[in-house]
Amino acid sequence: MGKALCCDKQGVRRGAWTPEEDEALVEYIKMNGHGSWRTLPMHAGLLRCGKSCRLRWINYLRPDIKRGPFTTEEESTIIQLHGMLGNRWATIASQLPGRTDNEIKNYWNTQLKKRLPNSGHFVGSQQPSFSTDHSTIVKTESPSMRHMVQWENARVEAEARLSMESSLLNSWSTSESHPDHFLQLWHSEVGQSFRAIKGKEGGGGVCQSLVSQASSSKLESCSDVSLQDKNTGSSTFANMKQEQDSSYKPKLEDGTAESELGYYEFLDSSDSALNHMLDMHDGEIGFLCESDSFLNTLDG
DNA sequence: AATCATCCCAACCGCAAGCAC
DNA sequence: AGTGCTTGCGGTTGGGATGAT
Repeated sequence: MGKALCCDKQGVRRGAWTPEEDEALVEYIKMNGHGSWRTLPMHAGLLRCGKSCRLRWINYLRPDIKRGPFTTEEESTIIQLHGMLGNRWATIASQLPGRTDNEIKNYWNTQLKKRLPNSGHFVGSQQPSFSTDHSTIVKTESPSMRHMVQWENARVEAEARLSMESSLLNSWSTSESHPDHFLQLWHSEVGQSFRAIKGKEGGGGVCQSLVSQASSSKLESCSDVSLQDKNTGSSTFANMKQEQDSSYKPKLEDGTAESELGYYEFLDSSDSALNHMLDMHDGEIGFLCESDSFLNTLDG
């Protein structure tokens, strides 16, 4: 892997941007797009490295940047997402139109963190609702948030199971025999439950949409989680949860066992799937939270 | 008014993933 | 498969703004 060294050059300006530089950058991007950030400064007549230009554009000059204080809703979203995702500022920012990861990160570090004692863990009513007990997860504010929490809950449970069974499953290769993990999910019992739910509703477009999107290349690197027990073919979330309750504790960032706060560190391999879920519109997975049968499925 | 402390945020740095060759 | 380049991300820092003494 290469390392960006663009700022090592001599004669490259650093520090605060001047209005003239801002103007030059905006004008150039308006006319030509940013293209290669590496070559942009030269073409735009800026004595800056491409990295600096990119940062300036993304964090400050982009026309769709939202300025001003964070709203209560935004704040709530940040708190909830941070509870689920940790310091994944870019992912959190993707759920807050007009806000940048840098801005959110700063806001968290300067405002929210100090309001939430115990190093970012939540207290009282601000405690994130993500929990290993799905009976609590529906208390989140917005439907989309509930969907995300439910999905994440299911995923962590699956990861818990996988971690426990990993030593037994070395005989099969997840990546080669099942390159598309969403298809695995689709063919699992949970997927069958989804189909059953949608079947009852007379629909199918949503599910198909889910599959077609999930089959895209972006999801090929998603978590190695399999929701289907390949050995028995009879795994359910219920027994997954039983096993999890008895022996599995997710880890905190410092490696200690997780408390009931549900502050998880997620595996990088799950990013694609998670991001995909976060990008879904409410309606696309709305049937999950509206449906008691889905929760029943989780319960077994 | 001067000095010091703290806050806040724009910008930088290093790392890693993705991609092309 | 190996290498180098580009881009994106998260952590950290520098310095201006503001408040306290």
